[in-house]
Amino acid sequence: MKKANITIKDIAKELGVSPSTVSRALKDHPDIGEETKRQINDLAKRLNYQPNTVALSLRQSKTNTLGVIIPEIAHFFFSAVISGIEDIAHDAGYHVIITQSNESFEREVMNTKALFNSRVDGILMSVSRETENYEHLQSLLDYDIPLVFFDRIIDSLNACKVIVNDEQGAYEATTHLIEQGCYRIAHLAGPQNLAISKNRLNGYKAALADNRYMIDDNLIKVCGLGTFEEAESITNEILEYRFPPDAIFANNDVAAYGAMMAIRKKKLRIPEDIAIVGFSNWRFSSLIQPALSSVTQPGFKMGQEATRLLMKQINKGEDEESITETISLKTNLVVRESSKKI
Amino acid sequence: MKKANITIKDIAKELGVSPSTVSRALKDHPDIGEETKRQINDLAKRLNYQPNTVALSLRQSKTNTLGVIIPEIAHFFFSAVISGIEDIAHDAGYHVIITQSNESFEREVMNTKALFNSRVDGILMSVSRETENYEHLQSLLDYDIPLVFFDRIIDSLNACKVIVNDEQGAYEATTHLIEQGCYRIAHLAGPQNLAISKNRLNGYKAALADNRYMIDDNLIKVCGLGTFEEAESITNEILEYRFPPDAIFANNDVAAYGAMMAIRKKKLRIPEDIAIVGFSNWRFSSLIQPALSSVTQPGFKMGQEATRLLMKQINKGEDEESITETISLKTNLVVRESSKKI
DNA sequence: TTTTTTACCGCAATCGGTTGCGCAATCGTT
DNA sequence: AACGATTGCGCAACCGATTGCGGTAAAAAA
Repeated sequence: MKKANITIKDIAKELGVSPSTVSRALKDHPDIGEETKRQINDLAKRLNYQPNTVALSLRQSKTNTLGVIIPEIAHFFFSAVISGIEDIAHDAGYHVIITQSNESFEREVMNTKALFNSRVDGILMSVSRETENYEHLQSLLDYDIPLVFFDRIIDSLNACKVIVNDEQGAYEATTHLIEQGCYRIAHLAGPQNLAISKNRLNGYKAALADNRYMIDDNLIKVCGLGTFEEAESITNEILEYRFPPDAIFANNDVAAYGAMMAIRKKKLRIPEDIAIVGFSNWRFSSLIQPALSSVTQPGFKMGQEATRLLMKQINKGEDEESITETISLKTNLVVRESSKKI
Repeated sequence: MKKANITIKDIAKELGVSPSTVSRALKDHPDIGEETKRQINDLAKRLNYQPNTVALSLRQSKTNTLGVIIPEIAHFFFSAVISGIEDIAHDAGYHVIITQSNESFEREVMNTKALFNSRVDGILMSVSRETENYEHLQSLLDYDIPLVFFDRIIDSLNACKVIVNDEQGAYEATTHLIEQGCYRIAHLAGPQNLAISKNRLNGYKAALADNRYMIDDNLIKVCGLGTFEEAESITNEILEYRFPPDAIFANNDVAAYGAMMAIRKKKLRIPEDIAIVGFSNWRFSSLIQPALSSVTQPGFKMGQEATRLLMKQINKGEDEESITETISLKTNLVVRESSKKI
């Protein structure tokens, strides 16, 4: 037997008062008499009255819901970010709607529209690999939808952003390899339309330059797909060079892992023959052998910070200046066996 | 300059017709004249009219939203499930609200209530480790909220369930260890209030029994916390036995990894001295060394199946019999180095 | 020309809750 | 006793879209 959802009107009818009185009584409005309040509250409790948040959302043009658009949920970094988002959002009384683009531009646009139509109070997003057209994002800004980018941001858009200091992290990783005595350091780069990949490449170059190393374009290879098989085959190519590298700094841990596979199959030693540093410090990085050195990317914290920024935007007054803060989180190089030569 | 959200009334006013006419025109109702329809559709497109789904939800008592309650988002298995959920839900035009209980009973109850108040059309959930009281879940059933449990199910509740065949998977894993010539097989079990842990333990016992092995309670240890440190210290205890085991079947891969750490620190060899099989086949399992044998748990598929079941419930008629199907997905033992003795 | 049909469109209620305003009854004051 | 103040509550509009029903005009049939 299905229990019916009871409404404010049911309570009103039962007690012979008007719905407005019930509404006010439930929120302890001073206009309502003590005795009436008591009766209404008692009955509400007895019937297990639960306010319909949909009606509230309509009335107040506020859904208490945040939308999230990410490339992929089943990914350690992004799921850590979501967890951070949910953490802050929950405490602020917000729900979180998750959508994934699966790295597809088309789907990213669909999700953007869908979230807009759902009238979410704000959107957190990390763009797909394919995204090179920003109309759908600009449109959100035009409608004044609070928007915060994280990790995969769009530099040219006038919105809040939370990133890790990719350049600094890459710089430290590369410097570390130099300090270990490596002379030819290769870089497995990411797709260059993503700012994060570009920044990591820049950090790598800056470290080389600061140490008066030559920058050899043959040692910089873009891995567009992001699979470890791709990184493995690209590493294979590099290893065939007449002067192969003695170190590899990879754009992420998966690529680093692919490189390790290629190196191992060639019977070369890590780190003696080739040292390796990855980026992101995924969970598996500490578990594989040799344990992979990597640059920690604080996903959970990124989710928290992004959500805090979003809250700030949502709660600001109509007339106040719009906020366009950018938060840059510190990375942290974790040195493990894969790069410890000395 | 903020663009305003335009409504059906704006269009109506602009064209000097009534809102009802606009509504009908936009959905191609035969009552509306061709010329009027054209004008309305044109203007709607020009103004980029987007229907307010909140209003629709209120009107139709249907939010096109699913709620998900899981213990932890940043967890490979669960994020794979979410991905599967989102996959099916998206195609069916549903949004997905994610909440995490962080293994806290209290928070699970809060999330349940919050989703109920949001009037989600259905709920998918995997209970927390702490959950031993089911009132909040029974309450959902009382209100006829479509509900599907996955992975961490509650056997006694009359709802749809999607699980993997834990017992069968554990049985195969244990049998595999027996076939490898192991004589004393230990089991790192999970918290026994979770059906999945109980089932895996049962599978382990059944395999032993079917092969006329003694069941030694000293070789069955519960890891309640689920951290690898815990598993490591418990394994240490076992290894101190006068007759230590020559194989370990762990309730999950993290526990298996903890066992590997303990074994390695004692300078024992894997699999020669002690063979190991885990459960879940997380991503890192194939990457660590020795590669960990494990029972694959199809998370993505589980999410898909659970969502399909939920859709079936949501779309069934008022009067039709309620559905309480249970789907059991096949597991698959992946044998790797950690258990390959012969 | 009168009646019936048909094509088109608007009124008003509805979903569930909120809120400005007004009204009646009681209370206090001079 | 008369009048202003206070208390306690209801009316009705509103948020945005949908929909049953009814109405008016022109077109078709009688």
